Amino acid sequence: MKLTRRQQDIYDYLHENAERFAHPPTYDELCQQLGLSSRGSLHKHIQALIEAGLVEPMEGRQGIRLVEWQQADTGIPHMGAIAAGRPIEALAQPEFLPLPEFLLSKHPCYALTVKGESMIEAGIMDGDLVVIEKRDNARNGEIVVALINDAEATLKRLQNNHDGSVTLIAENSAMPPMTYAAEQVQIQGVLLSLLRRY
Amino acid sequence: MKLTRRQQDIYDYLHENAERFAHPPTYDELCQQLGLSSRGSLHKHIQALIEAGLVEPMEGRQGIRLVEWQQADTGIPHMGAIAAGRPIEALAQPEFLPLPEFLLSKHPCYALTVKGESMIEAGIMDGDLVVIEKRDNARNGEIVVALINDAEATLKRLQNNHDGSVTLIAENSAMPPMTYAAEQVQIQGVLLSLLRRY
DNA sequence: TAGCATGGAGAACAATTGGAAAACAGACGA
DNA sequence: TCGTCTGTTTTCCAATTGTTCTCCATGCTA
Repeated sequence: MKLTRRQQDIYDYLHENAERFAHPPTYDELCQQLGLSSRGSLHKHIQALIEAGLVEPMEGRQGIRLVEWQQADTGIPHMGAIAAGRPIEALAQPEFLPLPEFLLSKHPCYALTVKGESMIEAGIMDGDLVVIEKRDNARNGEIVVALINDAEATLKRLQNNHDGSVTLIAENSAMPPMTYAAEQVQIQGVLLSLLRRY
Repeated sequence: MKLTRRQQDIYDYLHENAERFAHPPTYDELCQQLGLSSRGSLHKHIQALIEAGLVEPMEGRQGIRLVEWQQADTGIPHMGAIAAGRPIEALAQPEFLPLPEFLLSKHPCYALTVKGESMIEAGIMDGDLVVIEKRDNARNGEIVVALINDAEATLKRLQNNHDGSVTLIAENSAMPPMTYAAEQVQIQGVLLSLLRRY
């Protein structure tokens, strides 16, 4: 959503002065800084910024207000590569990928490069970039990043069994499903979207 | 569509100064910069540029206006769906997807939703979004959007044969390659990247 | 020469934007 | 309990902005 001029001004101001505010500023402080004499006017603009998702009201309902800016601006970190059976190869310096919102979720995300063909029948190929939502739990049938025995990371389809064990299913008929005790498997995230360059 | 001299002037000006405008310029600002004294006159030219598809009005219909259509800024248009054997189903109103540069090229691009499973063995699944670079030619082995007999659009791997004919290869062992005379096949773009939401 | 396309001026118009002011409700400290 | 500080809501108003309209000038061409 596009901002009007004044909305952009105010957003820019908040952005630039984010560090200068010890606490998030009150409306009165902002009015003074921005040359407004009515909190009501400011309120309209702030409301627009909230609608646009660029700013968030403080949890404490009172006194102060604050600006958050999140992955929509910075992008999500590309953490490295995941290959079935090995730990995640972390990049020394994570690279940030600016992605459009519709590929993300409201929760923190990160990106991994897929190595290998264990999910090829789900359309995930060697070299693809996957966007993962950071979560420690997942529902049946979701494709997850799982850490097995604190050692191997892998991208597989999840199946929670009735007896409490967990089965990780490779979408590759050459690779059989593997079943583990619940405590052996730690969910590190859930597959959200996929990018591929040709 | 052809532009008149002044229309071209104005378009050039907008293009060159795109970065200098913090917000999209108002008509008054443009009039001043372009040496006009009547917004009404400018309006006629802008209207012509809009008709020509070179410029777009801002969403908020007022206050500030005029956006360049540059894919880095605006995003690329989602034109509709492509299903093997049918014309492209165009969306009434193309939706614009802001994508990071590394998924695009320097040339004009557009996005299509893939229907069907004809390319499933290339990792392209039903419902995937593909980014296409607008081109009327392609090299051997590239995956292209091809229009056959001015009627059917399809996404296939291209093979130019020695005798001048063209073979379109579905990446699906259930579908045999099809060979056409060169004049039957018109290339409309080349596959650049792929997006998928889960 | 008349006709037409292009380019521009200016006035009038409606919608939106940006702002002021007043009043209100909840939180909090004295 | 009372006053104060906060965000919120509402009403009103002025300026700005895109749009539409009419009128005019110029250059080209049939």
